[in-house]
Amino acid sequence: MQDILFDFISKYITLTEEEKNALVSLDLFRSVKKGTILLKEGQKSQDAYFVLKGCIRIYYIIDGEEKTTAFYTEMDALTPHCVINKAPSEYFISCVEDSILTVSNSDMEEEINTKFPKFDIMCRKFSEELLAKQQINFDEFKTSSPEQRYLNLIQKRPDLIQRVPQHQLASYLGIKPQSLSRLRARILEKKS
Amino acid sequence: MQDILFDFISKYITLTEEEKNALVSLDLFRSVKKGTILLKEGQKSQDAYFVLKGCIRIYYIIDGEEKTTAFYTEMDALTPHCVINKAPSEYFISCVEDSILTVSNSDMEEEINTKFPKFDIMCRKFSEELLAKQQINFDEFKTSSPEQRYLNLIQKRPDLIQRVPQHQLASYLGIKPQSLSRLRARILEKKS
DNA sequence: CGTATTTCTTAACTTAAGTGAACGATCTTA
DNA sequence: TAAGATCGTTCACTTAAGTTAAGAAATACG
Repeated sequence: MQDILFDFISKYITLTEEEKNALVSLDLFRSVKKGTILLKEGQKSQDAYFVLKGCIRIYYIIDGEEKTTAFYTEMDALTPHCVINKAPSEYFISCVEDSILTVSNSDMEEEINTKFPKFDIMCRKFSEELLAKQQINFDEFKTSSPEQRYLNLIQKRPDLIQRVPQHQLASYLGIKPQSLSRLRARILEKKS
Repeated sequence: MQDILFDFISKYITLTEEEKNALVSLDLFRSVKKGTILLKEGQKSQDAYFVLKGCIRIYYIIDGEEKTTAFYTEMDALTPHCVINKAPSEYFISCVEDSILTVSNSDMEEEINTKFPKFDIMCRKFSEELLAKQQINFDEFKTSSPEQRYLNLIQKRPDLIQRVPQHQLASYLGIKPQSLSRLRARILEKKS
């Protein structure tokens, strides 16, 4: 399981054995049951997550309705907004499936970053990469219709369609569950 | 003009005179005329921008139509996707107004980052902050209607509505210019 | 195992966005 | 300054998403 984390890190920097051991000694790994809520709206938290196995999601409750806006699966990292700006969280984070995560708080990161400045460089590279990806993602969302977005999702993250309930997918695509259902029927009809 | 840049940097790290001088000696400042295209689709570039004054935009050409997806104004920084992933650009960048920018290429950044490791830390903090902001932005976009998005824009970036042509705003809001026009008329009617 | 809950689909109706076209206003530029 | 291009608005029509409601299917759980 640790290897997944080291594989991920190796995309950005090369770790010595000493550094690997320092990481392991932090005891970051957590098993989390499906449905567990990791973060609630209004809560302050220091924790950042890295998904080794499973799936977690971000959702808001707006007018009593759940609106899912993001999914994180294997090899995805998530530092909640409230950790960055030290304010209460605007959203919830929960487990879509039984998952294995690393959970690290700001203090631990601070500590390891000062001990091994390399990590700062990794974090910089990683955030920059993520930011650019996120930008492209947003651009695609803006410039396409719900139907195109759904077809695009089938191409890019086919696993999500299998492992995530449709009403969560719907808000992720910026529409209502009924519209997603209809849209899927429309696509099937076109194919035949 | 330089002070704007130093003001910005001071939000993240504290610079010594030596560091400031090193920055100035890089000769980063550029004046750019309205309409100038800074980056074209298909082009490879090393340049990142910081807006001291004016406004630049990202747009795609899809089926012969311009789709504007982002605006950068005073104190905004932009590292194009093609700089991060070293691939040809998917989009254009052009000047909405006569602007003053800093233009820095990857080599210069590399150089200054190794000379002053502090800059790596600043870049990390800045990317993380931007990433979190961007995420919230995207979430707001997903969870609201075109009309709500427009009203939201009036609140958050009222200047944009003044300084940017409406057909560019339209695609920024994920709709057609005619729809924005209609939507504005609808809002005015509601108020009265 | 059976009941309760959640999830997905369908349908009829409403509302809003997309489309194509026309027109005046504004901005460019030769 | 005159001619051409661009821009914003309006309109009629089409298409698709939102809304409300109902029922079927799948899932959870005592």
